Amino acid sequence: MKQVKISEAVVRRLPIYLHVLNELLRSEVQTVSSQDLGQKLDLNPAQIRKDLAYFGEFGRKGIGYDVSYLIEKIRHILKLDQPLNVGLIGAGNLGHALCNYNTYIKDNMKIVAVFDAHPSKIGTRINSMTVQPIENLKRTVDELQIRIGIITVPAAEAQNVADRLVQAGVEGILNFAPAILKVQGDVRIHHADFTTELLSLAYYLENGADRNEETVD
Amino acid sequence: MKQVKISEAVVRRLPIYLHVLNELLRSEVQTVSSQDLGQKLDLNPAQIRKDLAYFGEFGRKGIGYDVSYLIEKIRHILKLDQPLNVGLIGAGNLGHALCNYNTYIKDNMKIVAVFDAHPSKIGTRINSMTVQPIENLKRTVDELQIRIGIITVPAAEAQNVADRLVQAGVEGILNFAPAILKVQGDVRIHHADFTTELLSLAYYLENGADRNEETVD
DNA sequence: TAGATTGTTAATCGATTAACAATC
DNA sequence: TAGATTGTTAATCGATTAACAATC
Repeated sequence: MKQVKISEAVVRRLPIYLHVLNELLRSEVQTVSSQDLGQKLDLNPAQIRKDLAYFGEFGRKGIGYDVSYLIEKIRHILKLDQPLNVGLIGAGNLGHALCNYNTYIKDNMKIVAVFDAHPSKIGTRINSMTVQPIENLKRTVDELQIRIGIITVPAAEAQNVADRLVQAGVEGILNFAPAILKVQGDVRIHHADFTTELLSLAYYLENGADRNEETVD
Repeated sequence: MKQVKISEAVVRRLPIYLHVLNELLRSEVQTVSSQDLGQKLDLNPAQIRKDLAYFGEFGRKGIGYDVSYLIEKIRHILKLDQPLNVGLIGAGNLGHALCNYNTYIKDNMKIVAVFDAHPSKIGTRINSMTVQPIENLKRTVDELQIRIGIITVPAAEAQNVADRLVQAGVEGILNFAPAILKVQGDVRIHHADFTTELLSLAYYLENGADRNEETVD
């Protein structure tokens, strides 16, 4: 077994493959080729084959990939074949939204606790959870074996919450706050700050200072 | 002036530079070097200099970059020096959250209209906006010169909404739904689907099938 | 057997980093 | 002047794509 370093780009594509495969499964498609997948995803088929080959030989030459078998394999690679508890800090609008997505995030990942620092939020209910004071964080992380923290607090509080999460022992953080977090240890941080996406989108718009000026004939 | 193609990676870093620069401005820092910026952002200083050099000579040798001048320049590059109207479709929890971020998204970008397909939502108010029926989309896009659409509807409805947005004449779409959208023309689509980030985060966790098993001494 | 498609190696492409002359 | 830092070219690194033998 070659011990190659697998790049982030590859790992980031796996959930996308999984998504399309699940759609295919729902349409009762049995087998899919890298060609088919490439078409659906605007990706080069060779890249898809190479990505998958990092983790094993999942396809059959001349045939393609068995959809449900490949789903099983990718779920295993992503460790989604075991329950994974998630805690969310920040019971604002965004926090609410993510908790509701909960049903959507099948895949054994589940938000099991919500925290907030503000007395007005504490004790309110989101779905079946009661919002807890941030002081409970460490205890609840231990009790419920929470391994991932989602930060949905304002930017100014994000670093503090991140520090608390690390201290509480989570292994990964998904940060929605528009702030650059620094943490020690090997806690992994992923960013989900949409402002980057939104602002960079503006770059690609036509220079539209004078949108009213029609091209004159 | 060299007409070089500027890569997406470069454009995507500009909002991040802008963010840090704004923080520096708030702390009344006048001048910053690529070294300083690199430290703050975990980026190579040479990369930052190269990124900026694509757009002009903004620094001074031996000195660094003037913070407020560079902010001005980047804002111009990203076309954030002119008002930019945004429409949001999907008045659910996530839509609400994004509308509230509105104050945060300074930079001349503003959500100016909210749409939904469901009668129960239509007519309700979010901040100072009244939720409109999706049928109004084209007319309102024209009237308010909306150039970007944000999609916060469920995945199953996302493609339909995207088609309507394109038909209404928006130039860019920010999609929060976990769906792969296909559109014609040169409408640009950016993804803000956090499920990819969350699922790929799981990959990097320690193999924790048996978290209870302590290392035995 | 002929056609299709994988897994993998080699070739290409592009992005990041190093190095340094120019200059504040 | 000496030290610092840019803008830019050249070197390196890594990721994507092409090509093809193996084989279903």
